[in-house]
Parts: sequence; C-alpha cells; structure tokens
Amino acid sequence: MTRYNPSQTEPEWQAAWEAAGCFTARHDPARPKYYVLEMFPYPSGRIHIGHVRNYTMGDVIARYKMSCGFSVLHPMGWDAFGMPAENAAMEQGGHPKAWTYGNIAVMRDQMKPLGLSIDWSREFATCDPEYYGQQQAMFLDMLDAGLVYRKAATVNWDPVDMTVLANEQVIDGKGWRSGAVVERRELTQWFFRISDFAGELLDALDGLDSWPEKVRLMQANWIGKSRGLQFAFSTLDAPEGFDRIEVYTTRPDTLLGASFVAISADHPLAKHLERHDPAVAGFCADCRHVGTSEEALETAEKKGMDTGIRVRHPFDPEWELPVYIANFILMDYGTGAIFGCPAHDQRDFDFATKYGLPIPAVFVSEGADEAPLAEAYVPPKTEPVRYIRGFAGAALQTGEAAVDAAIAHCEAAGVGRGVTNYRLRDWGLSRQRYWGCPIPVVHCEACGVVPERKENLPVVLPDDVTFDLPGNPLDRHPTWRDCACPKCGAPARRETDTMDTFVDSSWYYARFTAPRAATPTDAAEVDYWMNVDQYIGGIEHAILHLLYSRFFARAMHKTGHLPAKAIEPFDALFTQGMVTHEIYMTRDAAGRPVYHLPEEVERAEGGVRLKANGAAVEVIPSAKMSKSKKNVVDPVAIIRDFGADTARWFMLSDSPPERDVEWTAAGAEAAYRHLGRVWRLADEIARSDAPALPDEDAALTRAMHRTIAEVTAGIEGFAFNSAVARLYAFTNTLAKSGAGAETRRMAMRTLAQLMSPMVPHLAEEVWQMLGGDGLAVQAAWPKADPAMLVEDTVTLPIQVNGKRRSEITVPKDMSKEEVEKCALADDAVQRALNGGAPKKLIVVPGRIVNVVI
RNA sequence: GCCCGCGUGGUGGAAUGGUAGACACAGGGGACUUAAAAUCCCUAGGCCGGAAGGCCGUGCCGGUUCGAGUCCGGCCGCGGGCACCA
Repeated sequence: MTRYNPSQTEPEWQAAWEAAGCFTARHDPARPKYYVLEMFPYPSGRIHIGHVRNYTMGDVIARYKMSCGFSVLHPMGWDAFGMPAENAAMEQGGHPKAWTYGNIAVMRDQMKPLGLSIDWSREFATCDPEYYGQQQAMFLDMLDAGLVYRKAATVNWDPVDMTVLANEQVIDGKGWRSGAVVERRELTQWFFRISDFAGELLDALDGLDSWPEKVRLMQANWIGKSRGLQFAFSTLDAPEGFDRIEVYTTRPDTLLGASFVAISADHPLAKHLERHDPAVAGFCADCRHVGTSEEALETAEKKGMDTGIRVRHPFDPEWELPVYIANFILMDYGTGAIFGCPAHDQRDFDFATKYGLPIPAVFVSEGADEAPLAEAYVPPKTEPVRYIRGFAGAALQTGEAAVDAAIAHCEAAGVGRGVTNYRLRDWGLSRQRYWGCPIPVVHCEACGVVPERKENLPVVLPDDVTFDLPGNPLDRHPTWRDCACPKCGAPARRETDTMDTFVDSSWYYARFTAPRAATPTDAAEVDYWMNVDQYIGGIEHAILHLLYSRFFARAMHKTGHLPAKAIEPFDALFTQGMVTHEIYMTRDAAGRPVYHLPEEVERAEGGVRLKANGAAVEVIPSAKMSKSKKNVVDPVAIIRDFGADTARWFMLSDSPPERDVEWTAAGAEAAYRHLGRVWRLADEIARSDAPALPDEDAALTRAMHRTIAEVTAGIEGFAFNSAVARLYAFTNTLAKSGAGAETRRMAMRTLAQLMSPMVPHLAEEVWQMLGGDGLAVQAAWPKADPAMLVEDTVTLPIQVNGKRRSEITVPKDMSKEEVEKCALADDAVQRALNGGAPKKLIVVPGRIVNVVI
C-alpha cells in the first residue's frame, strides 16, 4: 500500500498547477477581481519561518478567493535596496548588486517548494533599473507638482568614519563601528510634503474600517493633531533680533502655572548665544551628542542651562521667567520653544525640581485644596477640575473646556492665536548611501538644482564602486558624478544622495498591476486591479510604511499615476504575529553565554541536554528568532523532512494569526501525523463499499454542512486556527462515521476542498483518490445549505447566582415562560431554592438561565 | 520617556457580556504487535471526595453587571513602534 509521501507528490502537483496556468493573474472584465498582497520580503539571504507564516496566510486567502470565482492577483517581489547589502560588501567584499541578486535567487528557490499560488511572471526587485527608473520618473513629476523640496535637516554624523549613521547604527550615542561619539550635523536634504496631507491622512483613517483599530490609532497618534495656542513672550536682556520667543502650547489654560521657558539647542536664539558664549556652546554641543532619534532624546537625562535671558509673562508685566536651553525640546515640533508648567507635566516637574524652579498649581481635583505637589498632577482632559489659577471660563471645568476658553480669552486679549498643529513632520528621503534609487537631479553652478530629463532615465547606479572606505561611494566616484547640466549643458554634478527605501515600498503594490509597463503604472491595469483587497504584513510596519504608502498613493494620484479610488491603496489590512522559538543556552568557562541551535539539543529526563556531550542546557522562554541567539528554524529543512503542507498546516493551526506563534518540533510532527491520518482516511474511504445508512448518512451530511459554514467563516474572519480546529473535528467525525460509502466519499471530497487553501498538495491528492473532477484548486468552493445548519433543540445552562449548576435541553422555540418553568423544576435549582422563591429569574433565549436567590 | 498591543491548564490555544479550557500537543492508562515503530481507543485545570457533589480558578488589585477571560480604573510583566533597520 502506498503512503502519504509529500516529498514525491508536492513537486508533482506544483508542476500540474504550473502546466494549467492556475496562478497567472488574468485581467478579465467579466469577473470580479481580488488582489491579495503580502508585504514583500527584504532579500536577506534565506527565507525565514516567519515568511512561511506570512505567505501561507496570504495563500489561504488567494486560493479561497480563486475557488469563490474571483480573478486573483497574488504577486511577489523583493524590497531589494538597503543597508545590509552595503554592509555585506564592506565586511565580505563583493558588490551589493551581486549579493542582492544572489540572495533573491536563493530565496526564490526556497520559496517555490511552498506551493504558493503566486504569479511569478510579475516578479520584480526594487533594485531593477526598470523599477527604480519609473520611481525616478514619478519623483520628477512630484518635484514638478511641488510635492518635493529641499531644506536643511540634522543627521547622525560619525566624526571618525566621516559618514552619516542610521539611528540603529548609533548605540549609546556612539557610532557602531568607530565607537566615536556621534554629532548631529545639518545637511541639505530632499523632503516629501507629507505634512501638507496630515489632516487628510488623519480624517481618511475613519474610512479604513477593515484595518485593525490599533493600527488606525497608532497612525492617528503619530499624525498627532492638536489644538493649541501660539504666542510670543517678550524678552528682557536678549540679543538684538530676539525680542520675542514664539512658543506653542496645547495647554494654554495652564499659562498662570508657567515656571520657565525652554528652547531647543537648535533654536535660532541658542545658536546665536552659542557663538558668543563658550559655556552655552559647550552645553549645546553636549545636547547634540545625543542621537537624532526621538527615543534617544526622550530617554536621555533631562538637562537644561539657564541663558540668563528673562521673558515677561504675557498677563503680568512684573512676572519674569527664566529662559533655559533644554536637551528635550525638539526644533522640529511646534516652534522649538515651550513654556514649562511643572505642576501639570511630569517632565516639566522633574526639570523644575532639578533646577529649583517654582511649581505653582493651576488646578486641583474637585474637592481638594492647594497643597505642595510630590509629582505632577495630570488628570484626563475630560475630567472636571477646580481652577485656582485660571483666567478664562468657570472655576470648575474640564481641561478641554478650559483650553478652548483660554484660547478665546488670549485671542481677545491679543496674546497669540489658536492654531491646529500636527506632530507629523515632512518625510526626509535623502540617504547618503550607494545602494538605493538615485535622486534624478543635477547640480549646476549656473542653473542650481536641475531635474534630469525624463528621456535620460533611469539614472543607473554605476557598478564600478568600492566599499573599502566608509561613506557613500557615489560621492567619490571618478566619473559618475560628472555630467552635463540638462538645462544649459555646462559641466555639472549629479546628486549623490539616493532615496530612502521606504519610497521603494510605497508604490510596489501599484507596479504589480503592470510590472513591465513603460510608465510607472498602466491606467487600464491599475483601474482593474487596484485596490489591494487584502494586505498582510507585520505590525512593525503599522506606522511608517503604511503611512508613507498612503501619502505616496495620494501623490501618485496628484501626478496622474493612480486613479482617485486608489488614494487609500489597501482596502483591508491584517497584521500577523511573529514566529518565536525557545533559546538554548550553556555557558563557557568564563561564564559567557553560548547559544545552540534547536537541532543540537534533545529533551531528556531532568531537562534539556546537548546531544554532543549531554551538558545541561538552560532553556530561555520563547523569543523572536534571531541568528545571534541561534533560536532559528530553517523552513528548508522542515519542508525536506515533512513537506510544505506540514509547515503550512502547523503555521495555521493553534495560534491566532495576529498573535506570535512558537515553533515547536512536537507541533510540526503532530501536524505531519494529522496530514498522514487524513491521507489514510481518504485511502480507506476510497476503497469502502459500505451500504447507505439513512440516519448515519444524514448525521454526517449535517456535520459536513456545519463544517463548511464554520471553516468558511474562519477563513473570511482570519481565524485560521479556528478553521483548522473545525477541520480536525470533522476529520474525527468522518473517521468514526458509520455512513455509507457514497456519503463518506462526498464528505471526504468536501474535506479536501476545505483543506485545499491550507494544504493544497494533500488536497489534490485526496481529491484525486476520491474521483474529484479536474484539479481541487480549480473546484468551486462548497456552499453550506442553511437548512442543514438549523438545530431543533438547544441546551441551556442554568446558573444559580451566576454559577452554573445544571442544564436543560429544550426545543429551540420554547417560550420564555415555559423555559422558566423548566428551569425552576430542575433538581439543582429546587435544592438551591430550598422551598423559597427566587428573587429574580433571567432567561436569555437560546443562551442561558440565571436564577438569583 | 512617549504611542500601541498582549497576558487563560504542563504547552499552543477556544469562548457575539451568558456552560471557561473547544481543537490540538505533551502526559497517564489500554488495545494491536514476538518486540519496537506506526496506528487505534480511553483519560485528563487545581484541591477535597469512593461517588454524587463541592470549593478555587483566565497576570495582580479594585469597580460596573443577574452574570466579567470579555467592559471600566489602577498596577505588574512581556512585545511592537518612535521618523536613516526593513
């Protein structure tokens, strides 16, 4: 007898699908389309078990939609520009291009055995000149449309390596390679005007009702709309030209709680003072040694320096406040200056305490008196509080109301104006790196910044570069930089900055609709395929990638590359969890940790041991897989040992897709055993000649329809683990069923279809064994018969005081009164009542009965 | 530091405010086998009890409710993001 043998049959079915052209996306106006997209991978070198999970989920949706009659687009590509390729070139020699395309080839070969329903004819990498050339064309259109501009911005500068560092390359304020203390440096850089779209990007979140609420919330907070007051303090003893300091505050109601003014070290006043005062210069230099990331700024010790300058309080000419330079004020947000109200802001409180500044309370909780504060009092803005230093509105009001009243009062008094501010900053896209899309402009001494002519695109990266020196090889390339000005023809210099890789990933979804088009998009194709019906990816992209893509789609619309309907490119979003694994650790003689791969250890009596020498292994609970901790599982080995279907089945079972899943060898083996069980069951049923048995046949048919309904709902609702559980249950039901052979064959074929999106190879195998017509992948999705789902009785739990004490089974449509009667007659209820009458009787029809005593 | 999540048996997890632990893994017991593997069957949150049954139980503390894993407030722990990692 033959056995379940995935290593032989899986490649055969993949060949059969390819021969039948099952996964070629067809622009068929007669059929509804469905566009499934998983976030494309970075070609790091090998596929990861997390990729298997991500792409399996997308594949389930794609295959399910195919069998529901949709024309499906399910493409794959590579997010191929970025730092790791340059790092590899620096560390191991070679060229980023060779490294990247080599990795892509390996990963494509590793991915294909998974049997994904991908239309590989649409594959591209963002580092293909055909792709980035179109990106350059759009950049020029956006430049023309005023969506791109240049301004100065700060970067992390490594003074030893003489290079710009990414935030992740700054560790504890030092360069990762050189160890030198990082400096902030200003460079002129390119920006997208995303902040012009802040209000629209925020408002449009409401329409994204198939996005996770948490992602919408995170984006809304990131955009950070606030209503506040912008006004100026007039200064005393300030240098010329600085007679006013503009500040922005979201809490103008606390103006009478002001204790100090703090400005950023990058504020024009700070920069002015720096030039004349060595002490200020020293302090500002210190501030600039903190990296540019908000995290670094916020977690650094809060420090300030009194400038000696004083400002007058706008409501009291006698009241003077000191002006500090502080390391936690961002020049990029608001005006780069704030007033501190220590009583109602913890950061200001800490600052005031540190520098011995007053802490006057503005409001107290409703019934309280003013008393010295041990910490800042920061109640929710919606809570009514009593204002003791208020100046507008009622004494007792909410923070919200007080802010509105304060703005109105200040505007009337001529102190500033109410403004709406956004936290969202413009998107800096310049990168001082080689392996990215060149920014297609030229710097000409006579003409200034000149866009490259479209017919000269793509501006291709030169291949002859070296990575023996830090910094951007384009900057020191002997000939590439030199060019003629597209306007006047004089000798000019190419822009050597390349684009942020987020640009590449902000429109790839549109390119997949016409990947070989001679323009960025093809109107007919984007019109048919957009939007992405289901986008799937990691929660780590909740803010930046998704927000940039939403902006870019709008910018593409404005420049004629996308229709209006595509300005929100992703109709539905699903964020899946990570795959984790235990970490196995021993220690060397010096007590340093040594990590071990999962295949190097075994479970033995009394714990986990090394296979090599039996040494006891410390097991650290599940963590995100990382090479350095060696808790990685190689999908290639799993597929070799168990087959793709086992890997797919395991990735879908047990854990809910949005949550992290732990890979365990036992779980994978269990998945394999189950698939073998299904195979044997199919084999047994195919041979059976059992006669029909009306009761058994009817029961099995009912169970089958219930399973169809449950599995369909599970797939539609991204509850793959629940769908898998129903499939387990139905497999057990089918195995034990005494129904006749014909009914069991029908049920088995249905089971194969329901399993097909998840374990497509096994499904084909079973479908074929049971005489299914054609390929299972092309069969229409089974439909549950609603009549088969109706139950005529229902079991109601009976609670006494909220605790389950008994249950009754009653006809589904029994009246409330009769249910009450049955419940009260129940033994357990009688016992509890002990002859008395219930205080209350709650009957929720079809659900529960609660007797309150 | 700020924003967003998550926390349920030995394990992964299920559960429109309505029977907590579906479905599985590991475990225990049994069948088959010369034996093992494979397979099949039974069992299974903890405590007390022979059983019937009872008490406890969804990170911790409190609240709302006839009823809370689910809603609200406060804490603890873990994870994601913080604009140049992708």
